[in-house]
Amino acid sequence: MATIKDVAKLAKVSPSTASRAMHDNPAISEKTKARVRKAMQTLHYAPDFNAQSLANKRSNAIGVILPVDHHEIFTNPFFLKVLRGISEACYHAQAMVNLATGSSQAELLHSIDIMVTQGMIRRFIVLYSEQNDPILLKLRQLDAQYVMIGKPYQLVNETPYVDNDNILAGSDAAQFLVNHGHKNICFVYNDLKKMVQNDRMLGYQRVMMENGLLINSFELPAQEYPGGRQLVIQYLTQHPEITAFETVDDMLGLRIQQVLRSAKMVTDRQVSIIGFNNSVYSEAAHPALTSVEVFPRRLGNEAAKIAVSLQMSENLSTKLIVPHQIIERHSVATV
Amino acid sequence: MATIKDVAKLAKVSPSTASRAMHDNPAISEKTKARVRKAMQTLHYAPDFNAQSLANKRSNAIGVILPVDHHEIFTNPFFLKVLRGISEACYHAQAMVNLATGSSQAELLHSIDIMVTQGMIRRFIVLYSEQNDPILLKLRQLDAQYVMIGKPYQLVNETPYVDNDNILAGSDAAQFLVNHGHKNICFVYNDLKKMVQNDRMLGYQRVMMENGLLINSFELPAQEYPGGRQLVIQYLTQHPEITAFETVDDMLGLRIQQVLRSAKMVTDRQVSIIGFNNSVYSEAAHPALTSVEVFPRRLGNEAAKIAVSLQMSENLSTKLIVPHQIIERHSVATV
DNA sequence: AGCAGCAGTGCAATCGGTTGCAAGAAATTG
DNA sequence: CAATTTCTTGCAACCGATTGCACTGCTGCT
Repeated sequence: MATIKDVAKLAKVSPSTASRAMHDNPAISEKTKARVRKAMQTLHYAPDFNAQSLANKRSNAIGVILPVDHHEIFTNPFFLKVLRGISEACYHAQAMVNLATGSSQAELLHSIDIMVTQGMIRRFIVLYSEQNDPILLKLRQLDAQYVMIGKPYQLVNETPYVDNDNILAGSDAAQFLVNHGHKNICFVYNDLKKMVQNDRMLGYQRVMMENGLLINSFELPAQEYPGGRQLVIQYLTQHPEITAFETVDDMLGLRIQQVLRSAKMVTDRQVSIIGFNNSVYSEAAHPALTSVEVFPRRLGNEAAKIAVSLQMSENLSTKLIVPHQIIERHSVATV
Repeated sequence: MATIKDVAKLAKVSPSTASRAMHDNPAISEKTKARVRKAMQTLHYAPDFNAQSLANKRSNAIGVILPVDHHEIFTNPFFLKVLRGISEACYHAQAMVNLATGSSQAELLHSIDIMVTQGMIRRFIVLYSEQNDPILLKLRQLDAQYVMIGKPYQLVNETPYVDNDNILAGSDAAQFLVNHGHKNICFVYNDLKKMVQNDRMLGYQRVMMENGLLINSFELPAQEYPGGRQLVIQYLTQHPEITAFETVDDMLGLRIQQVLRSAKMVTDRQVSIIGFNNSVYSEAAHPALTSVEVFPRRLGNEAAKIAVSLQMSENLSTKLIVPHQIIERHSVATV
């Protein structure tokens, strides 16, 4: 591997000049820069990241923080897609991607500490958004910068983030059902404390109100909760008027679908479903779920682009909204 | 942050002695080592990874190579679980985790090149196994070490890897069905060129032969292939004797299940299914699929442990087989 | 006593970059 | 033409570690 000294020698300048030329320092004349660039070319020069990080006291790597272990994460392809987007952007920006996960919060906090203090990583992407997240606090304490995927709960104005417009997505989905003639639509969620879910529900509510329709909602607890099935059956029998569900995630849609198919009492009832995230679940379902694609890869990509461009003392925060799109399959019928 | 010089000063030794003491160099007396250790403690010393990497010409990071983009990867939670396992082991070994992905092979190759030449990363974990993989060739050319997840196709003896015993898993699954009284069992696969699938089928065949039963197999192409559904229907009608399927992945089991439920002609036929990987699909299915858990997290964890322990010129390769386990749900009935 | 041998430690160079400061060269000014 | 300013560039220190080699004392031997 050629070093900067080799380049300097070939270009007949000192290493310092070479270094400055490479960083397009205005103190260096265009002529010299050209010579240095040529030398770099012929030697296939590429800087040593570790040496750079050492000298700069700042790594070129981007830290990626996954949420603390949880059944959902493992099964949710969302994160993998986001990772791909991040990886792609970092590739183009010549940045390395450094992963941080932990089975407990303490472990994750420690990981991050190490990345910052020992690895000199200064820019992070946080793949989730949670209320009062100690991880974010830690990052701030360590004086590291971060961009979030999902809208932050705190310091909204100071935090760069990329997200979907979940309110709009929620209303688009509802409007889609309304356009198909549905009037009694139920919104199904998991945990309204999560902003994504809450926002989607707000969007749903807006459309219902605009159309003079009644708001119905139903909380379907996480899969592990055993009584879930029974709850669905109960809800369906108590609300015979409902013809469509808007579920905050495809998974919930799939579960409703399964209940419908197996519970004899409601077997001949035709119910439409629209889900979110366009995940494996929507394709696995039968009929395949119509779903709102949120483009996780794009989310990751944009987040990474912002992260790599973060300067040392940047404090204008970028906010970026990536669009969503309804993917029509076969789970929504016209009434 | 305290540096090694601070530690040295406090312990009243030179930085070189401090460094040697930290690495448990036999040239340093026990007394001195103790002094250095105490100094490290009181100063909360932690080495600067970049400085170390620079001096050692070798990063403490482990590179993790995901397969080139492909629909499967995005939807397959397997990889995320493996990543968690890797991350965990690396955390305990004080190693960083560096991700490499690419949307094309060229991009991935280039990524790896950068990681090795510019990042000084010398140890990798390859999360998949493919025939004639140029990535592996590249790694060898760059003189990097790697451990694979999945059995390698080439250089089997020289390559450290961790894998399940897929032949055994294949026969355990078959035996499970046989034990439940099934005699006409069909093995469903996707692509026999993949060793995982081939091995599982071998295991299946062995059990069938041992029990004097007929071997049946059926290739169900990838989800995107439109005619798949029709193929299943056709197979089912042509083989009315089949009472159970062993599918090389849960996904395939789910698809068969769906066909069974929707195709009127076979509607009252009772068919048992056992799948592999214990993925989201098995829980999403109804009835939930009995499936063979392969412990992806453990696979990742062990692979990482091997990777971090790889020495510079190591050439004894470790092979590690992680066990599997049948997770009983409701998709296998006794006949 | 003299000297070899060895254990224990420090000096100084090195890894591959970056950057403050000074100095030389060129251009401008009176 | 000398003096001053403005560009360019190089010197040398530094980032935080590692390591070959030399040096100091001490032990033990003859």
